[in-house]
Amino acid sequence: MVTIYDIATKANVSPMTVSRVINKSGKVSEATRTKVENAINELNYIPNSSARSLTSKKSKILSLVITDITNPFFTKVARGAEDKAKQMGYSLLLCNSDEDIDKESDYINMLVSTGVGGVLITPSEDKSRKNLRTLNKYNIPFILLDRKIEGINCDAVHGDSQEGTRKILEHLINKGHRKIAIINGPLDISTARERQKAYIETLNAYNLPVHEELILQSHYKNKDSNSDISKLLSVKLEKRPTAIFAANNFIAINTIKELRKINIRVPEDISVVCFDDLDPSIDLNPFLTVVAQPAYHFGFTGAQMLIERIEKTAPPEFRKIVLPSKLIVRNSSAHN
Amino acid sequence: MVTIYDIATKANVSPMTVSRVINKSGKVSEATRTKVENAINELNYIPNSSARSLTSKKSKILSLVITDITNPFFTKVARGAEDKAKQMGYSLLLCNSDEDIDKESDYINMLVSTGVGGVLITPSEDKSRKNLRTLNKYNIPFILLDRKIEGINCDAVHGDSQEGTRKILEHLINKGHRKIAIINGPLDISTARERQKAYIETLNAYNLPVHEELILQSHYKNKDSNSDISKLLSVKLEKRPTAIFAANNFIAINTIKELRKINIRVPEDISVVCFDDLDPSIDLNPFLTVVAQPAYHFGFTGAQMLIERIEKTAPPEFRKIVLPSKLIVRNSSAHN
DNA sequence: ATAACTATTGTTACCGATAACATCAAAATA
DNA sequence: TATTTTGATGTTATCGGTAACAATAGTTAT
Repeated sequence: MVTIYDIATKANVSPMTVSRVINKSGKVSEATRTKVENAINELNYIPNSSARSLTSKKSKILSLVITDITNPFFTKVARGAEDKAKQMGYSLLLCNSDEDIDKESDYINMLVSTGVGGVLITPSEDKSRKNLRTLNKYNIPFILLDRKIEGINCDAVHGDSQEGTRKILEHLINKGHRKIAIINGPLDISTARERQKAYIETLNAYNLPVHEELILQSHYKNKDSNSDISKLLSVKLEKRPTAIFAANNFIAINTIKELRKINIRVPEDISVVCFDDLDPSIDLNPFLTVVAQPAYHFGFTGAQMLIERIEKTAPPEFRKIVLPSKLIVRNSSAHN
Repeated sequence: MVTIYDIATKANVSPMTVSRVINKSGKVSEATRTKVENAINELNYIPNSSARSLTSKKSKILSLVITDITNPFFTKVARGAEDKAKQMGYSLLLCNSDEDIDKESDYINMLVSTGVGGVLITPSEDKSRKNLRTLNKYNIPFILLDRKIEGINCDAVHGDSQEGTRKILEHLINKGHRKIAIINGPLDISTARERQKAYIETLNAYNLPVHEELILQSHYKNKDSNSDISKLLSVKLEKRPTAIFAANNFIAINTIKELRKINIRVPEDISVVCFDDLDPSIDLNPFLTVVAQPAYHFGFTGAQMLIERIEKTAPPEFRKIVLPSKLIVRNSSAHN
């Protein structure tokens, strides 16, 4: 392990001078600077950031805490955040909370523990408030991505769930659908609440009845075990909806799979649309009609705001950015 | 910031005793243990791992360095690694090298710097050897995933490029294809070399000619800029191949997009198959015929081996695990 | 009862870097 | 020339935790 003491010895200066060269702080003569720099290069020195953050409490490491690494929405967010971080000389650590509040807590503790400089987080649920408070307590700046948490005052980047939901429902309504079901995420996630609210409001606006049985609950994750969906849909054959609005991409995928199991065709028998786009392979066989959010910009903008907050160049008041979403019509939605 | 000194004061013991309780090391009486534990809970203590790793040089943090976070193959690897890490009480940090050796170096330095306990890495290219040497120098155990690097002796988990290539080519050959092109990744990545070698060997085994013009080079990443592919394919219209073997999923996606631009239909005009599966949305519209690798197990097994290495429960000699791949026939490959 | 041991707890030094202060020589000013 | 200022470098203490050793009290063996 090479330390500044090794460098100091080699360059015949004090460790402090080495530190100054490394951090470009204080005054160092041109001559000693080159001496030290040569020593650093020769010995292949890597600063020990444990030691560093122990005293200086600063760190050029950001973290992005997402809830599902297998969801293309989040990988695009990650890509955006990483690009900005890199551009500004920061590294980005990814943590996958898996929509699990305990995992999330573990990661937050770990990040506090290692002294991360700032956090971009998609909170797993409303209970995440506890974890955000922890970050506050340790003065670690953070940005809320995608989901809102009541009672937490901070910078945030969100999508427009209200507008997006309206757009995609109007698309269905224009295609003649009158009985539209929603399969939503858990209501302890803000986006699910907003999409549900917008769903009801939009139906009302078009004078369509809101049926309780057409409002279903699922989860945002990619796992198959929600056969309740298929059960519910197969039961009400006579008053079956003609279209389903899935609150995210994985719900849509699971829904379509379940529908197929019971031999209901999409879009011939029923249309399925959703929030959030799929990965690039969708282009091969354009299928799902979606409202896509600018995922990359969530990450990019979020990282930018976070770095400004860390470097104290951000305005004192917290900023709430709302990014627009876009309707992409493909083949999973048909005329009724 | 709560420290063990605060706990010590509150519990009326020495800091060292607190440390012993936290680490379950040494002897502590039941009475003091509970006293300390209560203090810890009351004060909401989070250990400072910078301080910790400064002395003890141990860390319960693993890192997974992958080359493309948007590739479902790697997100599945990540999921597997994370599950195992979690199960064993470790956290997993993800780093996305983006197939870029400089980014990779930056991340490795950062990881060394923060004192990571071990690294699972998919090296971006043969030049990564330098970065692996760095890990060796700092005694950080690592596991090579997916790709091989000459001259580096370590544990590794690989797929069977040879076998997988053979399987998928035989599938095409059985469908009557005789002129099969390969669009490969960069030859400074071991899997690309192996797939190319297996491609040639398999053609030889079936007494099929190997045409130099049918061996194309691209990159494993998901970006569109390889219109050279379309150029090359459009030129040789008369001696156009009847099937294309893409060395990974993104190459296949890009290839098909390029083919469509020039109005070549898949699979009617040309079959396209590839290594590595796509994300779950492929199930909606089964399209690409692939040889899928057990990505999740890459991560899971890799993490297991890494932890064994860290905890010194691994056998002294290095282990090379080869995981089998599986042919999944879908609709992108047709009879010739 | 005393030596010898064990269980439990405390003390000190140190990990590598940096903040804060100290030093010293050369340059600027009075 | 004497004094102040400035530039360049060094010294010391400290961050929070732990390894190594020290100390103390309570047990057991002799």
